[in-house]
Amino acid sequence: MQLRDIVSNPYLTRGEELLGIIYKLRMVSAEQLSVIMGISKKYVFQLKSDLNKEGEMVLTHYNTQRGARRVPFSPEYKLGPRMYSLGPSGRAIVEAIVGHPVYLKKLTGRQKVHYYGVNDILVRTLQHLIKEEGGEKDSMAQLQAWDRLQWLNSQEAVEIINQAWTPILENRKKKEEKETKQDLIHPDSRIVLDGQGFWLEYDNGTEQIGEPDSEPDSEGKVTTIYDKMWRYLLTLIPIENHDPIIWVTPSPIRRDNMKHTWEKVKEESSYKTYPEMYFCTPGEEQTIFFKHKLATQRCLELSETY
DNA sequence: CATATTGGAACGGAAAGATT
DNA sequence: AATCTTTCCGTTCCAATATG
Repeated sequence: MQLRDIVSNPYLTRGEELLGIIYKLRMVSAEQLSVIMGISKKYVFQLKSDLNKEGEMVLTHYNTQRGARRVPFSPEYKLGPRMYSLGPSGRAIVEAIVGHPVYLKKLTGRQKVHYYGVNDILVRTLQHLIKEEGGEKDSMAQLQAWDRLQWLNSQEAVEIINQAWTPILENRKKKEEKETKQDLIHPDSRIVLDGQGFWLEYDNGTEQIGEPDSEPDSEGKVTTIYDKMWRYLLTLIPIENHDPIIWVTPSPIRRDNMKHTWEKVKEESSYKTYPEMYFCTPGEEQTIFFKHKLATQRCLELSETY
């Protein structure tokens, strides 16, 4: 069960839907929830308030700092939005929805900004699709948009990669298998748009590329961009996955630095082909998604003429 | 009609800023 | 550094409206 199976699921109440989405996204702002659920921000507040009358369902993480550092929030915010995460009382409800045990991981301060940035890629894409399907208040448009969109969180993206690696690892020793699996990349998210998959990396770090990434990955490892790019190659090339990788960062300087780092990685390696990598500031990724869509459409049209 | 959703206005928690 | 004050960003209560 993935995000889109929770959104507008007729078997769930709005409250359950809210908890399910918070679980899938780990941390999310009220505004983002309102777009994802297709309701007003006000109603999100109402649902949260009602839920918390039954226990600690939704936890609030107060305003993320908005200092000198570049941050993905809209300029209307002087501080940051509050972020919600799943509270202890919500756990059992979410377990009933997804059908497996759920663990509440501790979330640190910097992760708030990170999740906000990752979620916003989803929010922008969803809004784009809803517009294409003909309207914001139209619930039909919402459903059709979700028909065209899949969103997998980091853990779900890793599961896909692990599955693809399983046949390769079968003949290897257990220890080696474990080591290889640990070296595989952990994308921040995977999005599938009209059948085209993309791996997503959201980066909120400083302009210095060589510096260790300030955001440790899910295993607590501290990595550099350079390192991550190598891991993408080592992960995707053996399983012949050709989905593009989209890097999103709020800093244009960092975006350009990443581009250079990628050129360097390509020079230092010797593969025949490379996955496509794109480097964007928030919002620019929509052009990539759209361009890709047109490209695949043209291919289809061409093949149909034969 | 019942339930789902939104609106209005007073209220509150946390962080930033000011003052001692 | 400790305490007070202000600001930000919601939160809450409850009534009004929309929707099936």
